[in-house]
Amino acid sequence: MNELVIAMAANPPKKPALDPKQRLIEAGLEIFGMFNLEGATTRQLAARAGVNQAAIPYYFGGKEGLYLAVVQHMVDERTKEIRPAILRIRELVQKQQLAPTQALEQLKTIFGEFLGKMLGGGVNTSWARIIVREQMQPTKAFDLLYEQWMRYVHETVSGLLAVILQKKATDQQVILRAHALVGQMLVFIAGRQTILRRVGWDGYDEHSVQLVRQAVFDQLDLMLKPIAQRAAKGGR
Amino acid sequence: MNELVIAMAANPPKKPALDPKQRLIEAGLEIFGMFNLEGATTRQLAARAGVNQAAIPYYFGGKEGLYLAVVQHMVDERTKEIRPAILRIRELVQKQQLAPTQALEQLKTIFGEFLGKMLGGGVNTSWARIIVREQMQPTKAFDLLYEQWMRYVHETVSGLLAVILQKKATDQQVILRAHALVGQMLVFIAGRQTILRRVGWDGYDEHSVQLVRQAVFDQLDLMLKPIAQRAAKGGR
DNA sequence: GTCTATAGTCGGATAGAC
DNA sequence: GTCTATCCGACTATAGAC
Repeated sequence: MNELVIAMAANPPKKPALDPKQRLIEAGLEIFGMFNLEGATTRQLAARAGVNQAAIPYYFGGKEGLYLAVVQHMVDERTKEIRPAILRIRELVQKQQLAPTQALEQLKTIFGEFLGKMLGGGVNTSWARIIVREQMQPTKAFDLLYEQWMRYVHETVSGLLAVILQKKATDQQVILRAHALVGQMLVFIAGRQTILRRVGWDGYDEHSVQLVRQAVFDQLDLMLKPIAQRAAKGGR
Repeated sequence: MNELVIAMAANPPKKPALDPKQRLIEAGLEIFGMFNLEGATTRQLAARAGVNQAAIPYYFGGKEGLYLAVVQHMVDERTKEIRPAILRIRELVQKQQLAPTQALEQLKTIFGEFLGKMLGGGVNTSWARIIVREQMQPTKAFDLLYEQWMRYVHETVSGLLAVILQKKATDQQVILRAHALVGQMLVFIAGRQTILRRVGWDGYDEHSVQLVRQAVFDQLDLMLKPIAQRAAKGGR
């Protein structure tokens, strides 16, 4: 077991969730965020949660069971967070009550919040890392992630882009382009080390996240504002 | 050892590089592309290369040594490939002999080639996967990757963007925005599973890569063409 | 230089006390 | 339900034959 995790175990999370099941899930999010499914050990997980190692097979049937529980827990949390906003946007898009310029603003809001959360450290960074890893080596957890969460986010982004481009949301080219757009923010996670080295940062802090947000917003405006304004003038 | 690798071992690569060292490096690229450093086992690697398991510690000092050799080998190969183009562009940028519209075309050329290679399957896909993993859990290999390869690519992209935006290539905001641009193509690797599911593809083939390329080019044009043309008219 | 056999380590799950 | 102790399998690296 490495020193880092020992140090972490000595300095447990502030809110000691008394339920060992809950504690294991919280520890799992941290450990599985740092390492991957194979890389994380039950001993690390147990130490971080402050519970016995045998508790993992007992409560979750095994390490993989804990991993799935961690992902499911996170999916539930994140879904709870974004569900109202997603539903609201979906309805506006479906009823065609959204002007292209408004759609662009919505897009920026979504991207801005994501960046703040994913780069801001803590659980959301772990969350983002788990997602990126699942893309390369999908496990059973990917189904949960995709069907219960990503799909909705991705469909919403595609929907907003479709409004701006005045095309159908199901248009394959719109979907691909929406994916590329998402990439502009995802790359600050998935290409984390590169950009940190490139600009000489140790990690992301409040200031640097703001700079990243600005860069992404600039790109979005540059790309979509003219077309949105033109579409608005053209009447919808 | 899983069935997949057994099947692969039964169906070895077409060109049997007779040198066991070389064979291990080639096998390593495949196996380390599928799994990560911890996940890959020396047994898998040896089976895939058709050599004895003990050959890994013998030639490379251990599994990690092989991993580093694989990355170094790939860095050398990729550097050889892109070096002339990179140097040529650098010189043009430095001497300010590149019009903004030309810079945009260069950018599209670079992105187009990358997409074709990274998504095209084979060694380049493994390569891309290793890179993404190194971003999340950097090992010693990241230094090789960054210092000998990524840095130059990233600087070149930043340089081209700077020409288009008529700003300095060392401008932090330009660097961040260049990174976002790179994200638009990287996301088709780093968000591989998501986009495949979203559009219902099994994997990338020639046709789908062309569609992806088109989507990325459309975005680049939409974002940068107007500003490049305006800059060109404004005189440089 | 290449092989077989094995030593030594580690990790996950289990048995069984409490 | 929670702990300790342990088993068993898998892995990497090494020893030593050829």
